[in-house]
Amino acid sequence: MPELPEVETVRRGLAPVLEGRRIVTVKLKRGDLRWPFPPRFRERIEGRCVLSVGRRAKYLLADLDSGETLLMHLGMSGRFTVKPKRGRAQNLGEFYYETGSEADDEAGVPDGAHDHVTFVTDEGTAVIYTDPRRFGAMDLVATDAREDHKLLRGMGPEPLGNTFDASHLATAFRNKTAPLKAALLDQRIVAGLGNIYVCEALNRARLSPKRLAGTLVTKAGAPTERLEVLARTIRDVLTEAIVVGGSTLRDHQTVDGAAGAFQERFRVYDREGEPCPTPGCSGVIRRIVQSGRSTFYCPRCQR
DNA sequence: CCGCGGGCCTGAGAGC
DNA sequence: TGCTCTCAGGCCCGCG
Repeated sequence: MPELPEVETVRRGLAPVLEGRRIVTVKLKRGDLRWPFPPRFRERIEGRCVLSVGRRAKYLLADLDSGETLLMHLGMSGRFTVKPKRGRAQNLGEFYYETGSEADDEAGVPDGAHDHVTFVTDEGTAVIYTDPRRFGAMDLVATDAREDHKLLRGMGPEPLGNTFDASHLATAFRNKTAPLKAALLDQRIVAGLGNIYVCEALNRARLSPKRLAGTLVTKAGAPTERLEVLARTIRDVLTEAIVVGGSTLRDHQTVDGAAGAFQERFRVYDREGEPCPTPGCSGVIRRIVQSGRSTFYCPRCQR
């Protein structure tokens, strides 16, 4: 699920229920996700107000009035569910809504096997973090030093921010021998892209995932025309995905109209064997493996 | 410094 | 139906 557009969708769902609210209770069902929770995790959050819910790349950053920031990462399978004191649950991972059971309402909180963390606000709203694979993470860091956190340090620019453009990519790609697929997945070059959106951006820009990154830079170190197209395409794909609420994959349960819809616009991702959607192209989408991960692309129009 | 592969976990789906 | 095998959106780390 969670690449930049999905995390941004989650952020937009969490902000209205957390910003300005006090977290009165933190419940932990275990001592770790990917890593152990930091010392006194619960005590450092309970009683604090949330000033804002932000995002850096695929990380959610909730600034607290204690001067600390709660950093949260969804890993591969993490999602949040917002459950008002009474009534309906609103899932912010797959972004679907479902009615809570009577028992849930009684307890105030559902009790799924993989519900690892629950935050309860002063309004009685429960914000539940669920993560079967537990590749997600949470940590606390001083707000004024949060950019220096081990997980954020050295990260490249936000692809939708104003420091990301073809010139930035040219600097990062110059003399680089890694294939474009690997270079764009490298969070130090640009932050927030994952397997899906790299595949999609490369198809739209008609660039082969196997092409070496350095070939899009002139000898003088300037971006080529094709690199300009790539930079614009990355922004366009992400923007379009955010507008429709990101992508919902393998959506298991009850989904209604609020589920993310970008997966319907995939041009290549998980479409091996299907015709390439590029106008006038008669190619067929192929799946290859690059550095251990699936890449989907059209060998005919992506060069 | 760079690129690659292993590992962390559980669940879904395919194939037999 | 039920077992086994493969694969999955991320990212850290150690190796060569």
